[in-house]
Amino acid sequence: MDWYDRNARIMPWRIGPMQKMAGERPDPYHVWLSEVMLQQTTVAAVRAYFERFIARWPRVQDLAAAADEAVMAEWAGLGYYARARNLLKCARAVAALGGFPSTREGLLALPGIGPYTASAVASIAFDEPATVVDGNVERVMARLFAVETPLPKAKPELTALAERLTPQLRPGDHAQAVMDLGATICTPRSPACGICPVMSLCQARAQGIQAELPRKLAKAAKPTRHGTVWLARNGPLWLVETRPMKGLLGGMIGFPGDAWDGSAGEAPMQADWQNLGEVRHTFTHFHLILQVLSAETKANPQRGAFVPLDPDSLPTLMRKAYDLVRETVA
DNA sequence: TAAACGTGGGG
DNA sequence: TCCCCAAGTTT
Repeated sequence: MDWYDRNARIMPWRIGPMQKMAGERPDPYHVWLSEVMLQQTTVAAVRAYFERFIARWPRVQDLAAAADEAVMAEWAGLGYYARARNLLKCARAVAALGGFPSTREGLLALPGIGPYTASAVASIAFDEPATVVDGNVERVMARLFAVETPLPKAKPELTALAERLTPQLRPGDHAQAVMDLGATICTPRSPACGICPVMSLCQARAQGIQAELPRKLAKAAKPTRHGTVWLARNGPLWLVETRPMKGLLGGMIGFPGDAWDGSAGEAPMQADWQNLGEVRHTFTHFHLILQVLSAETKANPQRGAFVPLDPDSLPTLMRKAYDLVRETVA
């Protein structure tokens, strides 16, 4: 805690130790929004998104009243789009409740809030001594106590260790302290043990195995899939469709495509399709090589609709295809 | 329990 | 170029 009081990272959604001393309290809406954005996502990537969301929807009630398409478009590029769909569901539930539940248990019942986020919001925004376990905490616990069991099997053991360290006083700051430590000193590769405030307590360090922990099971290799997208333009309008609410890029705008499984797909209309080449993209569990076909046409499409398109509202894969067409056809 | 689910930066 | 991995949740 002493280290955190002097070294806490400054972030737009955080009330730092000095600010808290001056009486400022974290806004549960800010804490929740940032925590959802930070799920499997770097602080650097989240910053700008957080600022835009707060500027556009200053209170959870504003977000609850937003149009689905507006929220999905604002989330575009951040990834894991189920988070944005659940974000809206959650905001609307919270607005209906008249505010955020103030307990971990109450938060856990909301869409998109799992064990980590429930503990984070409960401890940071409401001072509940709930134990926060994210990737940082897992790594710090594994090293501090030299846990050699590989993840994910070690998760319960690491959680129990983190619970033992969770204080009744300032539990939210303690959680953020461990996460900051993990993010800046106890890093996955080449940890900076020389400047670590708990170096003398670290069992992995004592054994010289800190860089090997936490151990992890080997991951399956990613297969490569192939597919096609059709980018049809009618003057300033582009042919797009909203993807199904479930599955990959669910709820996001996209260009019509095939199944991305190598099977022969059908173009959305007859047109003078030109093959502009390919776009490569890697998702969580597969590589994708997408052939990009483009045409200028006034024909009536069998799928989607011609609309004015803001390229910033596209998920990154679709944005790559769009950029290829703009570069080539320009 | 395991698989699905994005993206960008760093080594 | 390729793999790791980042404040995980849902099904």
